[in-house]
Amino acid sequence: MTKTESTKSRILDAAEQLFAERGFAETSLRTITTRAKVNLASVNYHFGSKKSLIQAVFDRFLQDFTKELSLELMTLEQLQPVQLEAEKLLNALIKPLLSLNSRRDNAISIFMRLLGRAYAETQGHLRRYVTDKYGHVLVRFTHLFQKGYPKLTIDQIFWRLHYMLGSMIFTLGGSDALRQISQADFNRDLGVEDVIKEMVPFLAAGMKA
Amino acid sequence: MTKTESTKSRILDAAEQLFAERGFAETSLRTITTRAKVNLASVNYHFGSKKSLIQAVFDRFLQDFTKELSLELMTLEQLQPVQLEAEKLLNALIKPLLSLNSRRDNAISIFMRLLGRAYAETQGHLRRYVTDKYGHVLVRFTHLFQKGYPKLTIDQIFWRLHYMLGSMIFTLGGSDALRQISQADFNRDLGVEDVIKEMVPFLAAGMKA
DNA sequence: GTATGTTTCAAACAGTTGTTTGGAATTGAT
DNA sequence: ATCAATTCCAAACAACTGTTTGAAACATAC
Repeated sequence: MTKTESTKSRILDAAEQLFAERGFAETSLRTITTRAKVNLASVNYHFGSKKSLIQAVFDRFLQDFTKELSLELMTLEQLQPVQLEAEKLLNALIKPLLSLNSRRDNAISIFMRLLGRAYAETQGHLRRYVTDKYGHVLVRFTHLFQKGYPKLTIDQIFWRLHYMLGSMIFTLGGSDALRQISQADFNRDLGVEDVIKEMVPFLAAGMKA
Repeated sequence: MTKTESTKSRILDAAEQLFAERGFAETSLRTITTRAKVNLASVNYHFGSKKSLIQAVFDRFLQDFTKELSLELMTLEQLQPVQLEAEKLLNALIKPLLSLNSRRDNAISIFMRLLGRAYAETQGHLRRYVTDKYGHVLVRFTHLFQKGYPKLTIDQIFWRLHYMLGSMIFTLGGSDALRQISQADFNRDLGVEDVIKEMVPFLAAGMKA
């Protein structure tokens, strides 16, 4: 049992890293199993198929994330509308994100990049899987925004939430590469946490616009 | 010569559409040549390799886009700092984008999705190709922002520009799917042009924050 | 220790991929 | 009409893909 767990999680570790780096189609099972130091057939034995492995990678991330996010939302849902400032709402999203990074190195960047790739899969099966299984927290988030900013129409909120998601996925997912450029150009290095901090006023201002 | 051009451009048409839909690795040359109704070998004959075909698809888009954008930037570069409001700068980016759509259906969405995919290619060769060949317009854009908003530090501008890019690529690239959701949820349909118009106040507020 | 169920492993499977090849068809110039 | 160059095309290539198989190794319970 303990040997099995180590095989499964070694596969998941290697897979999530490689998927984030290269994408799903560009990562072969042989590359994954080689890096994980397990036999090729063990992916199909433990996960059934490559597609299921991809979903398992997402599940491990999203379970951690949505659990923490859900807690944050619960406390917010007991506040008065006036207390629901955009900054506070953004922090409810950012706190669970930051705590991902404390578990594994680079987890934020990997997670965001995976989300971006899931979103780009226009064939749709993965995006549908994610939204079906974890979309309800996004709905709760939308409701909170509606409550805090009743002057905004519901589709204004819908779109602004997606503008926000785009900023986060794009910059945090690519933050490694962007930070390299930034460092080369301005000789200044920001950690992911700093990039997030820089992002809050930008997003909050846009939300309130 | 005219037959050749029609083959080359038929390949480009089919390729850019399929690449945007499914991604580069997920699109085979056989799928492309079948849709383009040309022989399989003609891709390698006319473009050399699949990799070069991808670059050719980007070149066709980016030449059109950067030419128009460059014109917009030239007129802006002759203005006084006080006149360089964020909204005006954003329009310099949006106008060339909208004019893409007048040439081919769905061009904005396709273009943005391609940019997103190029950006996600972390192996890097495509992103480097794009930034090397067309990055100078982005630099000019940065300079304009610096001029209009001298109180912002240079890396604040750098990052905010990327927040903005993320919003645009994410929402416009996925606008088809998102608009479907939006329509299903609120029974209201926005065109791409409307989504862009909605985006301007959001982004402008963030830039000025 | 034997029997039972679980996990690993090397090997092979059928299918798809990008690319190459050599000859046929087409084109344009003289 | 003749020649040369360009373009097209069917066929084949080797390399790689995800998955399956059947036996070996291992663990667990009696």
